[in-house]
Amino acid sequence: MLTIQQIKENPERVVERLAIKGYDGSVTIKEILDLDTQRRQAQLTNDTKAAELNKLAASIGQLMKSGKKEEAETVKATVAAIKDEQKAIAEELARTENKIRDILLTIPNLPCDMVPEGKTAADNVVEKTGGPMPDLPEDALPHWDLAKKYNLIDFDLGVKITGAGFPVYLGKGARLQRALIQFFLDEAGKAGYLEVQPPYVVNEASGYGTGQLPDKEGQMYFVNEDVLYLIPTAEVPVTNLYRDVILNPDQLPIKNCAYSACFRREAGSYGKDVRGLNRLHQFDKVEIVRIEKPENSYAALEEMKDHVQGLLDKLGLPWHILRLCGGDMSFTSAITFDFEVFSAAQKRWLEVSSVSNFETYQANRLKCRYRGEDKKTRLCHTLNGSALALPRIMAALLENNQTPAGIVVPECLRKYTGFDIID
RNA sequence: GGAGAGGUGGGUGAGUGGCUGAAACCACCAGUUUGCUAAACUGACGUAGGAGCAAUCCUACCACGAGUUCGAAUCUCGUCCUCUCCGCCA
Repeated sequence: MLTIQQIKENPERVVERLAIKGYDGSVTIKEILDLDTQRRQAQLTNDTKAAELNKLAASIGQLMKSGKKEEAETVKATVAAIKDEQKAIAEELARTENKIRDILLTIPNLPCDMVPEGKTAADNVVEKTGGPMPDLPEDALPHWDLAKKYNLIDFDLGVKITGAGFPVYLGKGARLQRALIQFFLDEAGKAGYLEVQPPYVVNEASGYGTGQLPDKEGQMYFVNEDVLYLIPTAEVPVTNLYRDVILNPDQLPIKNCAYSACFRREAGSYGKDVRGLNRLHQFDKVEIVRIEKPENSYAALEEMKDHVQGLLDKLGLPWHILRLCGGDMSFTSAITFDFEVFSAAQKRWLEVSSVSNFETYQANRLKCRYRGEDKKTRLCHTLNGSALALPRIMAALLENNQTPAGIVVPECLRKYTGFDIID
């Protein structure tokens, strides 16, 4: 969430930036500022009363000790009156604080200056394109047919044991999955990311920390008995590693990568978007997460983009990078770049990675801070990106690499798969 | 799952109603001394909010929440968590 300081510093700019995300903050921001004035006033009154009470209580102690019992009783009587007043003010203070927090939780992050205006995905800007576009024959098969033909994935079995969106990978299909995970982790390791194996379920505090709760509650699977959530991405456990932490400057930057299965309920999805591997309830992903000093976070973002682009180039897939417009960005992001690959038989671009800088928005909720050179604590910037999500990579690989002889495995994966072709 | 013990500052750990925002030790930081390092000595050393130009002062926080009391780290209740033993088990 935004900090009060951010808003106080330049309220006009905040309103202006929020408009890029399609959020009208003109009333809300003013309300926050008014509430903050009220809050400080209440705080001052409350503290003054509390100080008074503390002094009186101490004096009662003294009187009792020196045997002046009656005097002590008189003071007690005055205390009772002040206490009632103080209690009322303290309650008002708490109310105001809660109100401010509740409103802040509804305000999205400010898009940074590089974010283009726009309302929907159609307004996203294609920033860069690369990779070889395959030239497939007219009768090229979509990946769900290829998966069946070569017995790589059994969607029906998944339906039987769990439900739609939970495929079962078999044989070379399973092997290819594992190869991709291994490849992505190794590449992240080479790029200096420390590998982390996090839990796949998290508690409520972690859900709030990265912003899945309270608003996206319905998107996570919930373990009722133990009040735990299945992670929708490794971003959640990994970023929460740094919740309530004050880092020394020499610990930064923090670069972590993690493989995890990801679980998403995807309530409201439908139609051809969910065919085959296009949208699943459980999928695998390698995530990269960085905690940075504010002055370095945009350089870090570029590095992350280069890393993801490098992966796609090594896999030989046709890709492009989208700079998301304000209206299409997530609630918590300051800027997001989506990577899509072209799945040539479906003739569709599929999102395989999303790389974002959250600036201080997540860090403020997480209370992830670092100690500056002046010994003061400051909020870190957090960033994360997929590097990469497997299913759609798998879909594009199967479709784009199909030949009459079989599906050709990209060079970079062969040492992990142990085979060159799926036939 | 059963029984017991316990949660205090970066760490160890003292603290059973007022003199405790918290002893002591360790670590960290600054300085003195010293070929370097080390040792020794000196000092500083939690977080957050508020008032003030500032020096500084005030408030809150001893797992979390509620309560008793003029006054709570300390007493009461609830919740969460950790550890030990037993049982079960990859």
